[in-house]
Amino acid sequence: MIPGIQDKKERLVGLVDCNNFFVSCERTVDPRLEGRAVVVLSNNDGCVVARSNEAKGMGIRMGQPAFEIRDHISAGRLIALSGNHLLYREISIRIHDIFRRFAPATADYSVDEAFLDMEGIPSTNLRAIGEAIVKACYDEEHIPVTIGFAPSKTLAKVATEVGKKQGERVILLMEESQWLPLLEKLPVSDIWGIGRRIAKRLYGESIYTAAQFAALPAIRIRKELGITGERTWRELHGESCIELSHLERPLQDSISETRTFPEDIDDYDYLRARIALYCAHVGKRMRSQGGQCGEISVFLRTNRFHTERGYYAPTASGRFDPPVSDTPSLTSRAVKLLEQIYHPGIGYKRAGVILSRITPICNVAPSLFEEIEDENQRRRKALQLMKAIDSLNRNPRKQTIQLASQLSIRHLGHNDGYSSSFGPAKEI
DNA sequence: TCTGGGGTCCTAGGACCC
DNA sequence: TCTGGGGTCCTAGGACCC
Repeated sequence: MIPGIQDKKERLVGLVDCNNFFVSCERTVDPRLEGRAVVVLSNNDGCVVARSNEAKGMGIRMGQPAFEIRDHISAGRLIALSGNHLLYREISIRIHDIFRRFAPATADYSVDEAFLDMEGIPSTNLRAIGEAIVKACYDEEHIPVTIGFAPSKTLAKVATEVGKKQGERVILLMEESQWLPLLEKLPVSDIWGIGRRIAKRLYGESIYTAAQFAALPAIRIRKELGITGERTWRELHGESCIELSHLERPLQDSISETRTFPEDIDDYDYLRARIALYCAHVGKRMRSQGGQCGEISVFLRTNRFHTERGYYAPTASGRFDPPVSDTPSLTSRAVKLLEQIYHPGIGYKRAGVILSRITPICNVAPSLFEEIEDENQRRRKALQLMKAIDSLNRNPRKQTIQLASQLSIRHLGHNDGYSSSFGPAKEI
């Protein structure tokens, strides 16, 4: 058996995908957006992250910079909204609850997608189940969805993609004779798992369609694209080799928060305050999952589009032994790491904090030289304090308690994703 | 003086996803 | 002039061990 590749299994998987999810969410709270060309923008309103069908019809691309669509907006042809990610998350939770009612097992893949494990369900029932999911999502949440069923996840992806293009809500690809004609029309770059880089390489070898890709000898795929490429290739042949469990994990491996600034930042105090704020946020998210981390990283990035100035993208990491979960520990270490990588005179466009080596908080392997009693006591106290702070901060409108290091943010009151959902940021 | 080869662990970086 | 944010997985190469 090839390592990393499962034995061939007869499988049946579904993929539910919410159509134009962020735009659909906005339409649930403002029905006037129905039928209009609408886009949702990223933080800082920098680029397009979701488009209605009408906006797609106008040729607006995913990731397109906002300045390129300004004329459409000012002419009233297009409505652009800042993202309201709290709303999207709320609807996402309810939509995923609906999916769970219809499948023996599901794996939440993203905010707007889930895989359904349909093993053991007679394939003659699939269409009715798919239609019932579509109806429930629309009746209960006003979210249109598309569902594809196939023997592998990659083919289920093909199915939903084709369904969205053709305006069909439920697509079944059960036999090779059903998916092969679709692969002939599918650009190789649209295959799940084939990104821009690999697509470019394939074009160089005159491989343009998914069908051409699938017709290549397996051995060549393995040699040129490694195990990931081979998995994709096998999946296109109807062989399921990406496990659901890979996509579903109780605890994230890492938790991060990063932001792009509206302008280049050279000010150390400002960067330090942002890093402290990111620490508070990622710490809270980690604790809400019952996790603690053994490593923290801080990074800075200059503007990658300003190639003439050279790209500078330093990262610094530090270990925690034993792991920690409280904001003061995260922040003091992060600030030290920032000092290591910060150089004055360079304008930074982006910064972030990443927590990794995350383990469940109840299950700490004590470190070899740790004085266990004292350490446990210290940790318990820190944890109690952070729980108290988190519960006071539960209402995102009122950040009641903050660490002093978070308080020195005093300029650039831009839309950075912290305030957009609740109106202008409160002056500190 | 000669100076192997295989295993494991770790890390950085590349590639992908939505 | 202006270009998101949050993740995962794989691999190559170095360090280290016997």
